[in-house]
Amino acid sequence: MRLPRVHLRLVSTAAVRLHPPPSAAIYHEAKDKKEWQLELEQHIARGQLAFARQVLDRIPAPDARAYNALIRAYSWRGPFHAATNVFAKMPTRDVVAWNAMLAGYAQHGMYEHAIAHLLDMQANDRLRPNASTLVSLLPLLAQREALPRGASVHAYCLRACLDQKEEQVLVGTALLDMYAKCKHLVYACRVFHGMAVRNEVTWNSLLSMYAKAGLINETMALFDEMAVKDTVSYGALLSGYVQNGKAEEAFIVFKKMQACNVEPDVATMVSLIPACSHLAALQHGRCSHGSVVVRGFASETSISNALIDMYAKCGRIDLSRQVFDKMAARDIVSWNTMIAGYGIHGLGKEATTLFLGMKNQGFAPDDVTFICLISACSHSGLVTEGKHWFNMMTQKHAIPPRMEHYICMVDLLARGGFLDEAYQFIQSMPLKADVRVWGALLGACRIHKNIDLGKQVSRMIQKLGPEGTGRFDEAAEIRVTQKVKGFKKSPGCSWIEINGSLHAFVGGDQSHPRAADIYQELDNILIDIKKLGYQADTSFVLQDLEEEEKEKALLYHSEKLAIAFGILSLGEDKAIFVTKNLRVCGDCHTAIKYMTLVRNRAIIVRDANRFHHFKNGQCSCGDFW
DNA sequence: GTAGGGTTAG
Repeated sequence: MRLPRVHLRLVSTAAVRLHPPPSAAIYHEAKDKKEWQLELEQHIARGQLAFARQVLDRIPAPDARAYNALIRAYSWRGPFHAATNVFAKMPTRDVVAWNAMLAGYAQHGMYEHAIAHLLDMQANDRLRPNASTLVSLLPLLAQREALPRGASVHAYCLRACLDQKEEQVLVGTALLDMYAKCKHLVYACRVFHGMAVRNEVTWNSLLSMYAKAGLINETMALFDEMAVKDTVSYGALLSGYVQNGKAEEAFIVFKKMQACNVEPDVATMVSLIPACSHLAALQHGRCSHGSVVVRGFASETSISNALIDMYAKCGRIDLSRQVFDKMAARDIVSWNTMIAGYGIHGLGKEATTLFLGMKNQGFAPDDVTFICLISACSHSGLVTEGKHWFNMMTQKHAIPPRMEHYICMVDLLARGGFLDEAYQFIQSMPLKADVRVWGALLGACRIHKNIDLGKQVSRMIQKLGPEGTGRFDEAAEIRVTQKVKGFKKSPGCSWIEINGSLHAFVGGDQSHPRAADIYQELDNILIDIKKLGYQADTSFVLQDLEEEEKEKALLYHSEKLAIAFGILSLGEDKAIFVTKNLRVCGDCHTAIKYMTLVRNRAIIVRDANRFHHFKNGQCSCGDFW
């Protein structure tokens, strides 16, 4: 339904001012002013904002254009407070000025300021938001997933009739993207269908939405339908694959993109590098590193952040640190990523040292920092330290704990053997513990073989039932594939990179060309490790099988297959590096310790949440199994 | 002036 058209009357003081008749004196003044203005714009173009500011002060009664240009420049290049100062100094502010300032708030993610600014604009200067205002505002609402506010902006758009072609496509796309980011697929689609004019940005935004929702088929169909496929289109598809754990497909998209002569940019590479992290494919990662250097992206903070994460997950924490040390400008993500890297390697002391260094350099830790730090303590068995940092977070840094922090704390306590304390901790939480919190406790019950508590926790999890499937449910007409955490397990898969190519295995896998050799080697290994006292822990086999069959079911677990292939393929001096998508099973953990002895190898397994360095019959992780 | 793809935890 269309609401009656409301005419917007923009009252600009400058426009109403009466101009005196032209005279020679005024002509000269105007000419000077024009020259000054030109000089100001040149300074801005050269990035000399301090000079531009001086020029502004010398212009007699500068017009809004001069102010606005400087506000934009300060918002973009900083210091941001200078933009606020210039804005405050303006004698009369037009809608462009308000918009420029709003764009600044949006760019710096200052949500509350932006909203207050918008209200001021309407209350103080009686200006009504126009298309540009909304186009700056909507991405901010999208980022905050502020759906109710977004919907009211949508209603305003309908009332204000922003339906000139140019406006409609801009505002429509921004609305569509806002709904997409708020995971409201139905409304996003409705906006898309209601748009008379669409452009490649509109398509890309919808493309991206499907990809993120894991609707790969729908994404592909849309991608094929698109007339213009640019860097962003490929980037959206690629990141969609990466975010849905389909790293290999992401590489296929990347190759296709290159074949079609679409040049990857910074965002494309930032999406691609985590695909290497995912696969723990060091050779691929090094190629990508080379590629970003060649393209001149190496100095980008986001690229370095992705590289730090990639090297850490590919087992080369030393190279992560190298990238980190060489960075010209680090942001909070750089520090968090590096701390997290130490965490998954069980280097809790190094993580703590880095955290202290971060504070020394004047960086304020955020909520994610503490998740990284506490989980680093957890992986290193530093229970007291972890508790200390949790207290510091709440007391000294006034960061309210989220569910994620509680998960880390339960993991820290329970994994450290303090099962009862962990249970009490859950009871005392101000939030209602979800499946993930109980899951952390259950995992620790298995490690510490506390069957009674384990049973109790299992019952809790059953009672909670599957997690709510979220707002995507509202997208009734769209099929959404969703994995419910903890209930539907994805199949265990392990892989190993040999000379730059990846070899993946699932349990009992016969598909590898050298399957016969691999199985033979595993049978031999079993004989050898049994001699050293290995006993299969068949409690990890859930199927109802005879003991001997259970032993075999364990023997052909994916991680063991990948390791056997590594033993066959790599020289004795080379460490075997295997990655598993889930957590390594307890029996495999024990068996691998023996394998390092009978085959005299160093074996590294990266599982779903940490690194296990096996050497001389031992594992670096503190878990008892 | 202007919308789209982006890195960190579990």
